[in-house]
Amino acid sequence: MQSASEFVEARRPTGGRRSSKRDFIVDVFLRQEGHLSADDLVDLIRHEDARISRATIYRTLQWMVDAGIARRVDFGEGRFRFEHSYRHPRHFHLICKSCDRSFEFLSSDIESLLEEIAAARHFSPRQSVLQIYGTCEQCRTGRPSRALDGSLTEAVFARDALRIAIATERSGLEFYTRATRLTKDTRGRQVFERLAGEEGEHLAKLEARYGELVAARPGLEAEPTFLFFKGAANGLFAAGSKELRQGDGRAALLIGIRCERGSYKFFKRYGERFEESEGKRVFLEFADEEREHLDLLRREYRALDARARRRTAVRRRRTSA
Amino acid sequence: MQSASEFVEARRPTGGRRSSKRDFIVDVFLRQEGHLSADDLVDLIRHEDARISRATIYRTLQWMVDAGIARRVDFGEGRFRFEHSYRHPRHFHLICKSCDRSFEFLSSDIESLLEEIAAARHFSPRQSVLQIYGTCEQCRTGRPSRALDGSLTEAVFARDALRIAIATERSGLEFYTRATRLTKDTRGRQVFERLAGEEGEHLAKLEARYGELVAARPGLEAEPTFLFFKGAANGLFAAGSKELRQGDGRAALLIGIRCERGSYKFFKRYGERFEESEGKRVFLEFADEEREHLDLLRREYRALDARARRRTAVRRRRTSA
DNA sequence: CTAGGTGCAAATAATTTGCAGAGGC
DNA sequence: GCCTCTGCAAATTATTTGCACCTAG
Repeated sequence: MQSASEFVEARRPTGGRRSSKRDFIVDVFLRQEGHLSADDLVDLIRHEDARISRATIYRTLQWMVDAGIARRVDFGEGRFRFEHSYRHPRHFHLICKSCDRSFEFLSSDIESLLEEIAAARHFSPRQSVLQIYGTCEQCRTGRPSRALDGSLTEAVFARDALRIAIATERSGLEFYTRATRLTKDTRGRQVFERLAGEEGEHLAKLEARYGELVAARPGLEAEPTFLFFKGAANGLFAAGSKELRQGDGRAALLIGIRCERGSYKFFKRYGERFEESEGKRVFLEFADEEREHLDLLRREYRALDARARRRTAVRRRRTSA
Repeated sequence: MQSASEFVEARRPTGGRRSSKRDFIVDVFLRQEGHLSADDLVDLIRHEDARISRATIYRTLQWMVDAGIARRVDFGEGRFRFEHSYRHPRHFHLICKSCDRSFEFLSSDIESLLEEIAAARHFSPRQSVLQIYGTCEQCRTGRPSRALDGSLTEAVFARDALRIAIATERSGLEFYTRATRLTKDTRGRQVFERLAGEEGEHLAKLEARYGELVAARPGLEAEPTFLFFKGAANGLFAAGSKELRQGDGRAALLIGIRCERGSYKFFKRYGERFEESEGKRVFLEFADEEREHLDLLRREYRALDARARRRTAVRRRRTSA
């Protein structure tokens, strides 16, 4: 896994010069969680030791934003705050107006909708800001609310990515199991059997990986959901499963192709948009699996279709003879 | 329809004192479209005549925000802008970083997801900010992009609300037509026939209303979509339609109840959250229609169910006798 | 040696505030 | 007359900049 300094080195712009003060500021900044104002950072620097000018702090913050080490966020307070992106995927915010704390989340469904809306308006989106202002549980009820532990964000993201993959896999397994049961055609049924087997194996692998992840980090499973999803992709198989009709292997293959394609596209595109992280890897590896299934289904569909056409031709020849 | 001054009077806070300067500022502000900075408003005031202090402008802007006449928006420029809410429903923004123009939109699907996410995190949302930063069509291709004409926003909102209602109505009509065809049971079939008839009538009414709206405002239909929706409610009937099985009236009624309830809830809740406007009325009136259908379906279901149970009881008695 | 990087103090920019006077009710 | 609103100028807050000096490559 990438260390904080590797993270910075990988982003250091060419042409610039090294400076111990800047390195020190960056180091202090990366050790913080949450959203710091420029002033917060000045205080931290002052406490840690050095007398570094306010202007340098501002200049270094700008430098980090340009380098992709920091993100500038705006909670409407009339000043900006900064959060680092080291082991911290991009996200949206819930902001409590009562205690001024903020909580992070992400939603693949919302991100898909945003892309569609931008496309409908012929707009090229570069970045989205989404903030829900209101009152947190703690301020409303007094009960301490689970603020997502900042140091766990990356692990929570990976956890949620795995949960999505597992849900999709389960849905796919169900689809292929049902397709196996329904399909009359031998060759078609064999394809579904094979895919059901693969989905089962892969599901077991994903579940093992999930088990390892949560075993290594106490309390990880209890952390609130970070990445929300409602079947942007995994709803596909459930819908496809309903459409399956008794017997028809070719129709079933077509439905399978549609489901796998949707799933592949979702995981590929969504995965690609993330910074290097376990969660990103989960999405991309999963996309690869779906891609293989998709290719297999397409090959089989073409084969079955060719055979069907040959038969029709033979029948026609016989009829006309 | 409410005039600008009625709009202001309805919101004027009690206890305050009237002032001609403030009235003048509010008047100038309400005549503007788009997002003004405090400075823009100062310039406007200066041009219109008066020498009013900058401080008074700021104080009046704050006063308008508190009264609900203005909304403060923050495009990350380091200063705030203000938009009035007279005939202007709340919305989200697409913001072009190249030409600094902004484009408005709303999405019922996103708003539903936001509510779900807030609920999952035990957070009481009060207000959401959603901004998509990027490049607009015009800046990218040179082709003039349709900026939604500000003076039409309310009409466009009404247009889109009607489109949603019409799409839902069509979907409902299809559902009941299919249910009429499939249902064996006479009484059940009659319910569906009646509802299909009502949906048909209501559909015609909505279409007429849509026709009037667009006839009164040239170019309204060509305006880009403001309110995006992908079947937060109207997908229900399509899904329900697929589930209908041959013959079973009670099952069909249950599916109908589920669809109407979903539809009713969506239009009711969504409509309630808007400021007084034609679009809001469309949603709420539509919700009332759905409510009536829902009640009818429930009554009929109970009747059919009671009858079925009586029959079972009679059969049992005969068997045991 | 030279292009950056830094400190300091001054500049900028948006917004707020203290206070004396004006004006509604 | 009282309490709110207004104007003006000064204050505040966040951030940027000019310029002389410093320092890594």
